[in-house]
Amino acid sequence: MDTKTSLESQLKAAGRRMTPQRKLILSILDETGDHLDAEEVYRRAKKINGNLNIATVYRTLSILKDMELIEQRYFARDHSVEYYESVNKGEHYHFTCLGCRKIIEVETPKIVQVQKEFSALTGAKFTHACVCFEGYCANCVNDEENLTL
Amino acid sequence: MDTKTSLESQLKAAGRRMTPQRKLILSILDETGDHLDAEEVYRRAKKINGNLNIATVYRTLSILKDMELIEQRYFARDHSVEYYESVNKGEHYHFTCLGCRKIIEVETPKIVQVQKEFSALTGAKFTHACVCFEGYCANCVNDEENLTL
DNA sequence: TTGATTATTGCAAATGATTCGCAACTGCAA
DNA sequence: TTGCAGTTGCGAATCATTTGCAATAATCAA
Repeated sequence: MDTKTSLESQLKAAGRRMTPQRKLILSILDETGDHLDAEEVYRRAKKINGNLNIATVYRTLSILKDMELIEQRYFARDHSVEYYESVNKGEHYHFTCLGCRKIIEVETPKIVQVQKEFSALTGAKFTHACVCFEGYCANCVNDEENLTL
Repeated sequence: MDTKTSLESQLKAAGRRMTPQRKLILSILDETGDHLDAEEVYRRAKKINGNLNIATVYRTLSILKDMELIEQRYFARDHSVEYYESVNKGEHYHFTCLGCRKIIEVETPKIVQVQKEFSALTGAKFTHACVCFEGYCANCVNDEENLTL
């Protein structure tokens, strides 16, 4: 059972249908290594199907979120930038360089540790953590000597 | 030099003026222990000065952010909720209970550690970290047995 | 294969938080 | 007291996202 079939049956299980629009949007999300926002998914998909409407993109992204196949992530502190990425990328966080806008993925077990400690302490259960970092990458740091750590 | 005078001179130093509207907004932010969003600051301020406009609230909050007297924080994963709080509260993060909507403050050095490690590793410098957690607090966790950890 | 059922689409209009332009107003320094 | 910026209130503009709706199309049972 290949990915496409599996996805199709997952959709079906959720009482949904596989349409050309969804296939297109999914293939774009699948094939890209970039971090895409809704607008960018739309832009790329529109090149292939000029008839596609952005509302369809939003609706599809929303469905995929509900099905937990993608995650919505915010990469900038002011949350002006919002991206979607596949959930099967493993635990990681994002560092956005304010100089070159590059996004660097940060891997660390410490965030999960914080959650575990807090759970042990208070009895709370976590469903989600949203973490994003901002600053200047090594390449840009020299250009920006007016920094706060 | 009391807080008010100090704030006034800070404003002045930034080439700004102390107006009744700003005094009012500042006093609300100062006196509350709650986490307020712009709308709520407006609601409370409007009770005292019925003439106040919400644009003024946004402008004042923006100025205070620029002056780094308050921080804008997002407490929900979908960032639908946005609050402002005084910066002099010390390093802490927020856990929002999806059951009762209570916000619990999480104190941990681990986030800063992550930043330090990443800096050491890559040479990057951090300017900000945005961290928010979601889940169910101990009181609500029993009511919600369909959880992901 | 066909038809019915119901999800999905495209479109345009609505939303909702935040921002902006502008003319009137006002803090404050001289 | 005066004058110059900075500030306000207002309404309109933004901008991303969502919604209502009629037309369309995917799926399934016969």
